[in-house]
Amino acid sequence: MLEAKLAEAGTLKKLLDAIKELVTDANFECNEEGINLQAMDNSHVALVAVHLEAAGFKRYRCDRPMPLGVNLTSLTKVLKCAKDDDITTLKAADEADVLNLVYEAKNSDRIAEYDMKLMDIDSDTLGIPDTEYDARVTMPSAEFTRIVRDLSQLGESVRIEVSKEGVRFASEGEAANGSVLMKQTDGASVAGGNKIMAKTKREDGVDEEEQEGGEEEEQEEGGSKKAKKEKVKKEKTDGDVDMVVDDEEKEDGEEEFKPNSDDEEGEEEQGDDDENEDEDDDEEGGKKRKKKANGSAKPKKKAKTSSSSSSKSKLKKGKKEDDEDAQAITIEMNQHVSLTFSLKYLVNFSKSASLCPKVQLMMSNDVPLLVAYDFGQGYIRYYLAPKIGDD
Amino acid sequence: MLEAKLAEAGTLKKLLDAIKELVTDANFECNEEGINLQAMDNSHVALVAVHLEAAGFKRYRCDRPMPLGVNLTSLTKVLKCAKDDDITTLKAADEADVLNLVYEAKNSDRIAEYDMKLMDIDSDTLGIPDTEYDARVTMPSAEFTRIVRDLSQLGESVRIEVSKEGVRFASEGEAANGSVLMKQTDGASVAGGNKIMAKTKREDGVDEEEQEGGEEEEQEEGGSKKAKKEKVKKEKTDGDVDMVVDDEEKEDGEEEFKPNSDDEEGEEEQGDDDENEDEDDDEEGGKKRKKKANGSAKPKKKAKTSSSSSSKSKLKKGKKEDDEDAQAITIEMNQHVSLTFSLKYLVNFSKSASLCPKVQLMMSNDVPLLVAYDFGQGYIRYYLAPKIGDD
DNA sequence: CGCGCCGTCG
DNA sequence: CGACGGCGCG
Repeated sequence: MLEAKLAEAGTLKKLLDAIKELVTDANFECNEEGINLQAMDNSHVALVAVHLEAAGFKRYRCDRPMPLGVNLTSLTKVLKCAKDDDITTLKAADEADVLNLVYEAKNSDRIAEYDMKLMDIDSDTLGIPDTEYDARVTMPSAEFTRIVRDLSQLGESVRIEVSKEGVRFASEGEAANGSVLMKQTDGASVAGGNKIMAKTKREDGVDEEEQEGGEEEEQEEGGSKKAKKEKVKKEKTDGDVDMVVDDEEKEDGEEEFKPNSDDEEGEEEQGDDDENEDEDDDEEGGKKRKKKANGSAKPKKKAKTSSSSSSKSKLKKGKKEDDEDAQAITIEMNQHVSLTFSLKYLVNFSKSASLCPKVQLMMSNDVPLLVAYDFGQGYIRYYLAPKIGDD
Repeated sequence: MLEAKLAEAGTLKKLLDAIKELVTDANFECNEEGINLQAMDNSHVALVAVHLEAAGFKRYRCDRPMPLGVNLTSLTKVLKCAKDDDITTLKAADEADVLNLVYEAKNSDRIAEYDMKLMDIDSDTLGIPDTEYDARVTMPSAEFTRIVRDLSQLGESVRIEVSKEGVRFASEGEAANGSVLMKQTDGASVAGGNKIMAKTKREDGVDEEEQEGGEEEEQEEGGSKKAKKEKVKKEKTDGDVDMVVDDEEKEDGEEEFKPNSDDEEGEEEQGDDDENEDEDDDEEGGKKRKKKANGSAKPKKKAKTSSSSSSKSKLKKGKKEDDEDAQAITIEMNQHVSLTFSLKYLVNFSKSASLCPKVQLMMSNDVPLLVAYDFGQGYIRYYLAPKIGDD
């Protein structure tokens, strides 16, 4: 059975607000680690992944993995019945067809209880490999919201370009063209040379090895090492085409959503190859990039040899500072990237700003953008394939 | 070329917000004095005139007069992309077909640049004569907003009546009738006898003669003295009929919007006939009013002889006090006026309240109302013809 | 200044 | 019918 007690209903409400427009039904995959939700958006262009850490709950118990098929519209309605600061307990029996929600007012003078019907949802959970990116932009989430909403007034698409200059968002439209350039806050040169990978708050301050090995629950749940070799067809079309999974090499029943294509060796995605990993990474990343019509030099390698450990600590320091000052803008770049995305989706993603004062944009050329919001109890991550004709 | 640097985008944003519903396309007439915009509203019932003083810009340069044809919807969109406190630079090359806008965040970590397409717009700029009115009400702009919004819930029209009692706004509706009476703040008797003419802030404290001669750029730009004799047909209908310009006597190519009908002599609109002007005014105004079903005595003349100079200084003092205390209500009256206007338009005009804490209502019987908001860098003025059946 | 409600647009 | 934006209120 599942029993998860959340200190505040607000987190859940905001989460649902953030994704309910994108996804109508989804499985809440509950296990002893916490709760995960992963789904393609309704038009199968974007992917959203939510994680709620077991430790983030006031109380958490889940004897064995159970998927709870939830209609998000229904859950949103039920959650509207909770005040933001209500203590909220989610309960589901094994094989249950209802999710029980109990809202307890802070002062306990009110207890509300709801039973929401569950549904069976085809679990097309994709394994999302932990991928290295060429660039990460960390900025105030409100700023990101602002930029994409502004530009969405002008046109449909935005080109996001990370260079030494900073990060530029540029759109073209009927009435006007617009371009927003954000520079690293302190004017320091753009950080580079460190590995740029998604990580969660709870991983701050732990060793990088640990980060790499431990951060993607999806990996442990679904993917074997062999499965890691599966390859996503990045169909970079303008609209409604799925980010489909290539069947070749698939060896277990689970599909994998794999934004990066550094897959010939694939071992760097595992946490068990430790320090050698960096070098492997560079080799593989470099090879791959060449193959992909981006044959520029590998600044990553150079940077790595010159400043690997220092830039690692710098990265961590930067992240801490962001926590202290949500206004900071940090740009890490190992490679110039320039990608074009649908503003409609980015505007949608940016709703999650209420969950977290900052957002990370992780990019590599020709690879889906990762938009990540990390909050205390977990994260919400969006993946969006670039449009074709980008550059 | 034009290059105009504004300390805060907010001013421009508020201006556009204020007029974009009224007007869709308009020429920004730029010259070395500043920027002017003048347009009839879409249904040609009201006229809006905006002036931005060159001196109000952080930097201003305009080599030669250039009209920039702007779609206000587009400009509004582009301005939405600016934060209120962004330093904003407008640039346009000679004969350019785009307006370049650069927004620079106060801390310079963000620079956004937009290019907005320009269009050719028939420049039907009207010369707006500097007219003397029978009454001026200066009141907190929020108060005006409130009153017209309140009354608009009851009916379509408001009768605005200025008398010794104060200024009364009265509406009649199906469900209820309403009347709001505002008295001069300090309870002092209503000022009268001075010339009541629109003036801008920068003119405070200069001689009245200078005010009269120098305050309407539209005059210098467009109207000759002969043109002043042109006469507006005041078609005082409820809705869609233009405030058209009468062709008779028109001697240059420029049309003129002429809210006052003291036009047989017409010279009082020039600054060069000084003190005698008042008497001419009274004669002409009186004649005209008689012709138009307002045959009341001419209190203006009496007031002038008794308190002309003292009330002039009082007027200036009153305006200064308004600057100090935006809550003050000042009523100046040379003649009882009673006019009826469409509330829909007044509600629309009152949006400009965000630009300036006070508003001036200038009225003469049977003449378009002038609603004027003066802010630091310029002004926005609305003219609205009275409805028939007023009084 | 932030939140909630109403109206408009997709 | 739902979402987004604007306006009004506390």
